[in-house]
Amino acid sequence: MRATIRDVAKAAGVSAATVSRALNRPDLVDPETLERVRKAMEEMSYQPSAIARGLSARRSDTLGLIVPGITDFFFNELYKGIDRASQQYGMKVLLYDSEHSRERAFEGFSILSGYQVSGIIFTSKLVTEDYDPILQRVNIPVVLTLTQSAAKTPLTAFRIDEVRAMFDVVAYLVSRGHRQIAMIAGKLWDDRTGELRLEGYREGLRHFGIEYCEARVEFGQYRFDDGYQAMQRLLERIRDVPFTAVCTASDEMALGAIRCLNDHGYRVPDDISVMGFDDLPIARMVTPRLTTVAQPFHEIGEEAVKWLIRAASQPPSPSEIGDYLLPHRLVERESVRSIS
Amino acid sequence: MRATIRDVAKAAGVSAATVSRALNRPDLVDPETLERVRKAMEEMSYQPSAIARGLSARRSDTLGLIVPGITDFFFNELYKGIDRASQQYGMKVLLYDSEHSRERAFEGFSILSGYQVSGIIFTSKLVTEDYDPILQRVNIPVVLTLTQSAAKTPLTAFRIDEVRAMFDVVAYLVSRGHRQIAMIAGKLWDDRTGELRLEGYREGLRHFGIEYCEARVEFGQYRFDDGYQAMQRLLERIRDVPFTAVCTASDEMALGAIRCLNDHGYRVPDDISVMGFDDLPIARMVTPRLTTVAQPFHEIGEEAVKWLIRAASQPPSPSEIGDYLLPHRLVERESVRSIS
DNA sequence: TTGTAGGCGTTATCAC
DNA sequence: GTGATAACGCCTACAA
Repeated sequence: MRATIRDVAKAAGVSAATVSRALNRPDLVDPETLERVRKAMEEMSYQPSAIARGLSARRSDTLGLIVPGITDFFFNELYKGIDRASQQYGMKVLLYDSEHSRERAFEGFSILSGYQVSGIIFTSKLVTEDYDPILQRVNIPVVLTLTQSAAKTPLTAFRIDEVRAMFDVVAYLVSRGHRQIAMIAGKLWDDRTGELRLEGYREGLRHFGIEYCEARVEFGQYRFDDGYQAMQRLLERIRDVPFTAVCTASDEMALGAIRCLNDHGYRVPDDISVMGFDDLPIARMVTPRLTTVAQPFHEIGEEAVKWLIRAASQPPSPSEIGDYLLPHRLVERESVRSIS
Repeated sequence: MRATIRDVAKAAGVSAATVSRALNRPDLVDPETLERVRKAMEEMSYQPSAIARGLSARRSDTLGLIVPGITDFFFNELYKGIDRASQQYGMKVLLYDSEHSRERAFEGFSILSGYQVSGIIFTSKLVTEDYDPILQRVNIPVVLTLTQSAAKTPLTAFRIDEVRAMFDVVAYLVSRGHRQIAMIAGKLWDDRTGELRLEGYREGLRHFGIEYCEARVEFGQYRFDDGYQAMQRLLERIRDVPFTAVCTASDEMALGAIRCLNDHGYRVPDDISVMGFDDLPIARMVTPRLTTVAQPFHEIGEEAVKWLIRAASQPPSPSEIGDYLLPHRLVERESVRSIS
């Protein structure tokens, strides 16, 4: 049996209350007593029960994280930031994988709230109005990362300016001499990000006086195979609608696209240039290294945690709630070439 | 304020105990009562407090997972299996990243035990004797994955037969006509896996009557850059100790090695063949696709969870404790070619 | 089958 | 500065 607070109290010749204070408000206890208590804790290798503490104090030093799928490559990067920040505040993280299901996501909120988490980070999926009831019910701070809200409940989100990011991609490609630019966009039923990036693409074209051509756009669900297949469709009509560069909505799709191009005898970037999106660790591990736009995953994770912790101690004012756009960055590597 | 068990009880006109039973032992309660209770729970959208339950029942439907680093590519795959199985048993997962530090790992055990987790999955790092005290102290089942124990406390582990796996790699390369086989082995201060794979390499060579040559072996810490640098060192002496194939201790190092080869004007596999290890998702996304040995990450994760759950309900007999070796599989793709 | 009562390990509010 | 004492929300004998 593990030692409890009472065991420590007895050993130190004080009451449980004092041990508790020694733990949480050491300034309120006599230095000598404190010393005794600490020694006792040390000797019994006392580890306070987070569970009991949570029950009593109605908070649990735990954050909940809801991700759509653990195998999404960006997860590790986002988590890195979350972990770094939460550790700094002595918080633990409870992970919940919604497996791309809305019901599972709802359930995630419920379950996590059952664990008295002091906040929930929700990732990547669009929050629609059907989340409102559950959002209302779990009465704890929620923050969004890599996505945004279309629900009634005001929610703050940390993400990049998707439109602007893809605009920058187009601008970059144009600056490298490309005018015939295809796109492999992202599309998921509960995803607004894909649309935003597409919008950025269109804005970019418009800005540079390039006509938007539907036949140059294909969609995929962000994964490798989707990128491959989308490229295949693009390739089928390359005679009629040629392109010298392709921008994609994810690094993974970019890899798929490149593979498809290779399989059809095209070299990247010599024949066709490809741009990724995300700047995941793999982007620099492949040949050609991916030219891509970097999302500040770590920072987003950190900011989300900080926001949550702030929100837990002091309800945020309406003006503090909203979308926080963090800066993205274009990373030049090898998958795009300049054409005359 | 969230509804408590008492609120539900009142609404259903029963006692809290009955609600509790309705939740945990529905077979013990009258069907009609059960119905009433369930309706009440539904209406109040009652979510039992996992915290309180854990305190009272001294278990928490939570598993702890200690990983050395969240950014290790295999993590997602392992977690996938863990999540799948734990979900099946209604367990949640508390994640702890030890950041490759032994102290943090110790702390992980402590903290997780403070959360009353019903078991801990420890990953990837060698468990040495200095873990014994903490292992003894946290009095909960611990299971190892992708590693093994060198501690006194008997521990069960799920992993593959590393020696055999690397032996198979060598056998495969030999069957493809290779005799001059270099290796980029893994080395970490708290890692035995690297040694085992190296051993498999040596056994393989011996078995096929190939002389082991130290100059053909380099070491790295499993990451991309390590693979790159190791290959660079190998290349520096390729005149004196030539090789036609390289096997590596991780897919990531294989990618680094390939990149290094490319940078030095070698083509893979035309000039030199490269083998990975792990079969991570990226292995099939790069060009050339990696020929590699697949670790059954999902199964390992699942088995670990099942073992933990079994152990929680019934202390395992000494004979059940030990190393469980799951089958690996050689995946043939494009990074190795046959030579005459 | 159901209810009562005590306890799980803390924290928080009082007195002292 | 310290010590009782009452929660916190649930589970589990035990009794009815």
